[in-house]
Amino acid sequence: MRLLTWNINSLRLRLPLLSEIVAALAPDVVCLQETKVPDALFPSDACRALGFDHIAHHGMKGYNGVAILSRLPLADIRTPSRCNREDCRHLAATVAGIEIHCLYVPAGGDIPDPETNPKFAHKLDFLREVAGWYRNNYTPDRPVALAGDFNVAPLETDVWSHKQLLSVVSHTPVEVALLGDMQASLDWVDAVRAVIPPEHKLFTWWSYRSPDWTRNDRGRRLDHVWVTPALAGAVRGALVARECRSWTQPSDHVPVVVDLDVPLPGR
DNA sequence: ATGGTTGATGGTCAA
Repeated sequence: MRLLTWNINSLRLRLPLLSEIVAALAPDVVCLQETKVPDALFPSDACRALGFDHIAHHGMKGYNGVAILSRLPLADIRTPSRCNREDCRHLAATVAGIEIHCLYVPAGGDIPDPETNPKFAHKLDFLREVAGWYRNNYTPDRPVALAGDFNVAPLETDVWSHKQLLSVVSHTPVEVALLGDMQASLDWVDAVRAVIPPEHKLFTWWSYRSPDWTRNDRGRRLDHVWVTPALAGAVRGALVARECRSWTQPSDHVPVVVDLDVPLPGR
Protein backbone atom coordinates (compact mmCIF):
# COMPACT_ATOMS: atom_id res chain seq x y z
CA MET A 1 0.00 0.00 0.00
CA ARG A 2 1.39 3.33 -1.05
CA LEU A 3 0.16 6.08 1.29
CA LEU A 4 0.56 9.75 0.40
CA THR A 5 -0.15 12.66 2.74
CA TRP A 6 -0.26 16.28 1.66
CA ASN A 7 -1.34 19.59 3.13
CA ILE A 8 -2.73 20.79 -0.19
CA ASN A 9 -3.85 24.27 1.01
CA SER A 10 -7.07 24.34 -1.02
CA LEU A 11 -8.07 21.17 -2.85
CA ARG A 12 -10.15 22.95 -5.46
CA LEU A 13 -7.36 25.34 -6.40
CA ARG A 14 -4.78 22.57 -6.69
CA LEU A 15 -6.71 19.73 -8.33
CA PRO A 16 -4.39 19.89 -11.37
CA LEU A 17 -1.37 19.47 -9.08
CA LEU A 18 -3.05 16.58 -7.28
CA SER A 19 -3.59 14.97 -10.66
CA GLU A 20 0.09 15.45 -11.47
CA ILE A 21 1.38 13.94 -8.24
CA VAL A 22 -1.04 11.03 -8.47
CA ALA A 23 0.13 10.31 -12.03
CA ALA A 24 3.76 10.45 -10.91
CA LEU A 25 3.57 8.46 -7.69
CA ALA A 26 0.44 6.28 -8.05
CA PRO A 27 -0.61 6.27 -4.39
CA ASP A 28 -3.29 3.82 -3.26
CA VAL A 29 -4.45 6.11 -0.48
CA VAL A 30 -4.20 9.91 -0.25
CA CYS A 31 -4.63 11.87 2.98
CA LEU A 32 -5.26 15.59 2.42
CA GLN A 33 -5.24 18.45 4.91
CA GLU A 34 -6.40 22.04 4.51
CA THR A 35 -8.83 21.06 1.78
CA LYS A 36 -10.70 24.31 2.51
CA VAL A 37 -13.89 23.01 0.97
CA PRO A 38 -17.28 22.40 2.63
CA ASP A 39 -18.55 18.84 2.30
CA ALA A 40 -21.41 19.94 0.02
CA LEU A 41 -18.89 21.34 -2.48
CA PHE A 42 -16.32 18.53 -2.32
CA PRO A 43 -15.00 17.74 -5.84
CA SER A 44 -15.81 14.03 -5.71
CA ASP A 45 -16.14 13.61 -9.47
CA ALA A 46 -12.68 15.07 -10.05
CA CYS A 47 -11.21 12.73 -7.43
CA ARG A 48 -12.95 9.72 -8.95
CA ALA A 49 -11.50 10.73 -12.30
CA LEU A 50 -8.05 10.33 -10.72
CA GLY A 51 -8.87 6.72 -9.85
CA PHE A 52 -10.13 7.18 -6.32
CA ASP A 53 -13.58 5.62 -6.23
CA HIS A 54 -13.69 5.66 -2.44
CA ILE A 55 -13.70 9.04 -0.74
CA ALA A 56 -14.21 10.32 2.77
CA HIS A 57 -14.18 14.03 3.52
CA HIS A 58 -14.73 16.24 6.52
CA GLY A 59 -14.67 19.89 5.53
CA MET A 60 -15.98 23.33 6.35
CA LYS A 61 -16.10 26.77 4.79
CA GLY A 62 -12.86 28.66 4.48
CA TYR A 63 -10.41 26.82 6.72
CA ASN A 64 -9.11 23.40 7.71
CA GLY A 65 -10.71 20.29 6.23
CA VAL A 66 -9.38 16.75 5.80
CA ALA A 67 -10.05 14.03 3.25
CA ILE A 68 -9.05 10.45 2.45
CA LEU A 69 -9.06 9.30 -1.18
CA SER A 70 -8.64 5.61 -1.88
CA ARG A 71 -8.47 3.19 -4.78
CA LEU A 72 -9.73 0.50 -2.37
CA PRO A 73 -12.97 0.48 -0.39
CA LEU A 74 -13.19 2.52 2.79
CA ALA A 75 -14.95 1.19 5.86
CA ASP A 76 -15.76 2.56 9.31
CA ILE A 77 -15.40 6.24 8.38
CA ARG A 78 -15.16 8.37 11.51
CA THR A 79 -14.73 12.07 12.21
CA PRO A 80 -13.62 12.52 15.83
CA SER A 81 -14.13 16.03 17.14
CA ARG A 82 -11.26 17.64 18.98
CA CYS A 83 -11.25 20.13 21.86
CA ASN A 84 -15.07 20.37 21.66
CA ARG A 85 -14.82 22.10 18.30
CA GLU A 86 -16.23 21.14 14.94
CA ASP A 87 -13.16 22.26 13.07
CA CYS A 88 -12.62 19.33 10.71
CA ARG A 89 -9.12 18.23 11.65
CA HIS A 90 -9.42 14.46 12.10
CA LEU A 91 -10.77 11.76 9.79
CA ALA A 92 -10.31 8.00 10.02
CA ALA A 93 -11.24 5.07 7.79
CA THR A 94 -10.23 1.46 7.34
CA VAL A 95 -8.57 0.38 4.08
CA ALA A 96 -7.65 -3.27 3.48
CA GLY A 97 -7.69 -3.93 7.21
CA ILE A 98 -5.47 -0.96 8.01
CA GLU A 99 -6.87 2.02 9.87
CA ILE A 100 -5.85 5.22 8.14
CA HIS A 101 -6.00 8.39 10.22
CA CYS A 102 -5.72 11.81 8.59
CA LEU A 103 -4.86 14.55 11.09
CA TYR A 104 -4.40 18.31 10.88
CA VAL A 105 -2.96 19.77 14.08
CA PRO A 106 -3.59 23.51 14.69
CA ALA A 107 -0.70 25.69 13.58
CA GLY A 108 -0.73 27.64 16.83
CA GLY A 109 -0.29 31.23 15.72
CA ASP A 110 2.90 33.25 16.06
CA ILE A 111 3.53 33.73 19.78
CA PRO A 112 4.68 30.61 21.67
CA ASP A 113 2.88 31.52 24.89
CA PRO A 114 -0.40 29.80 25.84
CA GLU A 115 -1.21 32.61 28.31
CA THR A 116 -1.31 35.35 25.70
CA ASN A 117 -1.97 33.37 22.50
CA PRO A 118 -5.19 31.30 22.50
CA LYS A 119 -4.16 29.61 19.25
CA PHE A 120 -1.03 28.25 20.87
CA ALA A 121 -3.06 27.13 23.91
CA HIS A 122 -5.45 25.33 21.55
CA LYS A 123 -2.54 23.62 19.80
CA LEU A 124 -1.14 22.34 23.10
CA ASP A 125 -4.59 21.18 24.25
CA PHE A 126 -5.14 19.47 20.91
CA LEU A 127 -1.87 17.54 21.16
CA ARG A 128 -2.68 16.49 24.74
CA GLU A 129 -6.19 15.40 23.80
CA VAL A 130 -5.11 13.37 20.77
CA ALA A 131 -2.44 11.60 22.85
CA GLY A 132 -4.99 10.69 25.52
CA TRP A 133 -7.54 9.61 22.92
CA TYR A 134 -5.16 7.13 21.30
CA ARG A 135 -3.99 5.89 24.69
CA ASN A 136 -7.55 5.28 25.82
CA ASN A 137 -9.07 3.88 22.64
CA TYR A 138 -6.32 1.89 20.92
CA THR A 139 -3.56 -0.58 21.60
CA PRO A 140 -0.19 -0.83 19.82
CA ASP A 141 -1.07 -4.21 18.32
CA ARG A 142 -3.72 -2.64 16.08
CA PRO A 143 -2.55 -1.84 12.54
CA VAL A 144 -2.96 1.94 12.29
CA ALA A 145 -1.25 4.55 10.13
CA LEU A 146 -1.48 8.17 11.26
CA ALA A 147 -0.67 10.72 8.57
CA GLY A 148 -0.95 14.44 8.32
CA ASP A 149 0.25 17.92 9.08
CA PHE A 150 1.23 17.78 12.74
CA ASN A 151 2.60 21.34 12.62
CA VAL A 152 5.52 20.28 14.82
CA ALA A 153 9.09 19.64 13.68
CA PRO A 154 10.39 17.37 16.46
CA LEU A 155 14.04 16.69 15.60
CA GLU A 156 16.94 19.11 15.34
CA THR A 157 17.33 17.92 11.76
CA ASP A 158 13.67 18.67 11.07
CA VAL A 159 14.39 22.40 10.92
CA TRP A 160 16.95 24.52 9.10
CA SER A 161 18.35 25.87 12.38
CA HIS A 162 17.56 24.20 15.70
CA LYS A 163 18.96 27.11 17.72
CA GLN A 164 17.19 29.79 15.75
CA LEU A 165 13.83 28.03 15.90
CA LEU A 166 13.77 27.12 19.59
CA SER A 167 11.31 29.95 20.24
CA VAL A 168 9.47 29.68 16.93
CA VAL A 169 6.08 27.98 17.00
CA SER A 170 6.43 24.45 15.54
CA HIS A 171 9.81 23.73 17.18
CA THR A 172 9.47 24.97 20.77
CA PRO A 173 10.42 22.49 23.51
CA VAL A 174 6.86 22.38 24.89
CA GLU A 175 5.40 21.36 21.53
CA VAL A 176 8.16 18.84 20.86
CA ALA A 177 7.57 17.32 24.31
CA LEU A 178 3.82 17.07 23.73
CA LEU A 179 4.36 15.49 20.32
CA GLY A 180 6.66 13.06 22.12
CA ASP A 181 3.85 12.22 24.55
CA MET A 182 1.53 11.72 21.61
CA GLN A 183 4.07 9.41 19.96
CA ALA A 184 4.43 7.47 23.22
CA SER A 185 0.64 6.97 23.46
CA LEU A 186 0.84 3.92 21.18
CA ASP A 187 4.60 3.64 20.71
CA TRP A 188 4.07 5.13 17.26
CA VAL A 189 6.94 4.59 14.83
CA ASP A 190 7.96 7.55 12.67
CA ALA A 191 7.83 5.70 9.36
CA VAL A 192 9.67 8.38 7.40
CA ARG A 193 12.59 8.54 9.83
CA ALA A 194 12.70 4.74 9.91
CA VAL A 195 13.70 4.97 6.25
CA ILE A 196 15.51 8.32 6.01
CA PRO A 197 18.08 8.49 8.84
CA PRO A 198 17.49 11.17 11.50
CA GLU A 199 20.98 12.54 10.83
CA HIS A 200 19.78 13.87 7.48
CA LYS A 201 18.03 17.20 7.34
CA LEU A 202 14.55 16.68 5.98
CA PHE A 203 11.83 19.28 5.37
CA THR A 204 8.26 19.14 4.07
CA TRP A 205 7.29 22.82 4.32
CA TRP A 206 8.82 26.10 3.22
CA SER A 207 7.18 29.43 4.00
CA TYR A 208 5.46 31.39 1.26
CA ARG A 209 7.02 34.48 2.79
CA SER A 210 10.50 33.69 1.59
CA PRO A 211 11.13 35.30 -1.78
CA ASP A 212 13.08 32.23 -2.92
CA TRP A 213 12.56 29.04 -0.91
CA THR A 214 15.55 27.33 -2.56
CA ARG A 215 18.02 30.08 -1.69
CA ASN A 216 18.61 29.18 1.95
CA ASP A 217 16.45 26.06 2.18
CA ARG A 218 14.86 27.32 5.37
CA GLY A 219 12.31 24.55 5.70
CA ARG A 220 10.76 22.48 8.45
CA ARG A 221 9.44 18.89 8.63
CA LEU A 222 5.85 19.45 9.74
CA ASP A 223 4.19 16.57 7.87
CA HIS A 224 4.48 13.05 9.19
CA VAL A 225 3.45 9.44 8.77
CA TRP A 226 3.46 7.32 11.91
CA VAL A 227 2.53 3.66 12.21
CA THR A 228 1.74 1.50 15.21
CA PRO A 229 4.25 -1.21 16.16
CA ALA A 230 1.91 -3.72 14.50
CA LEU A 231 2.77 -2.09 11.14
CA ALA A 232 6.37 -1.08 11.77
CA GLY A 233 7.76 -4.18 10.09
CA ALA A 234 5.75 -3.42 6.96
CA VAL A 235 7.41 -0.06 6.24
CA ARG A 236 9.32 -0.46 2.98
CA GLY A 237 10.09 3.05 1.78
CA ALA A 238 9.53 6.74 2.29
CA LEU A 239 9.79 9.79 0.08
CA VAL A 240 9.39 13.55 0.39
CA ALA A 241 8.32 15.01 -2.96
CA ARG A 242 10.43 18.13 -2.52
CA GLU A 243 10.25 19.08 -6.21
CA CYS A 244 6.55 19.89 -5.80
CA ARG A 245 7.51 23.09 -3.95
CA SER A 246 8.84 24.40 -7.28
CA TRP A 247 5.58 23.91 -9.13
CA THR A 248 3.62 26.88 -10.38
CA GLN A 249 1.24 28.04 -7.63
CA PRO A 250 2.45 25.41 -5.16
CA SER A 251 1.20 24.50 -1.71
CA ASP A 252 3.65 25.57 0.97
CA HIS A 253 3.76 21.88 1.98
CA VAL A 254 4.94 19.01 -0.24
CA PRO A 255 3.58 15.45 -0.36
CA VAL A 256 5.08 12.72 1.83
CA VAL A 257 4.85 9.08 0.73
CA VAL A 258 5.27 5.85 2.69
CA ASP A 259 5.12 2.33 1.24
CA LEU A 260 3.68 -0.39 3.44
CA ASP A 261 4.04 -4.07 2.56
CA VAL A 262 0.50 -5.18 3.32
CA PRO A 263 -1.69 -7.46 1.18
CA LEU A 264 -4.21 -5.61 -0.94
CA PRO A 265 -7.29 -7.24 -2.45
CA GLY A 266 -7.15 -7.71 -6.21
CA ARG A 267 -3.40 -7.38 -6.49
C1' DA B 1 13.67 43.48 15.44
C1' DT B 2 10.85 43.24 11.54
C1' DG B 3 8.46 41.90 7.51
C1' DG B 4 7.77 39.00 4.22
C1' DT B 5 3.25 35.62 0.91
C1' DT B 6 -0.80 32.92 0.05
C1' DG B 7 -5.86 31.38 0.14
C1' DA B 8 -10.81 31.99 1.14
C1' DT B 9 -13.50 35.63 1.30
C1' DG B 10 -15.62 39.73 0.12
C1' DG B 11 -13.68 42.42 5.76
C1' DT B 12 -10.18 40.30 7.56
C1' DC B 13 -8.62 35.86 9.39
C1' DA B 14 -5.58 31.89 9.32
C1' DA B 15 -1.38 29.99 8.17
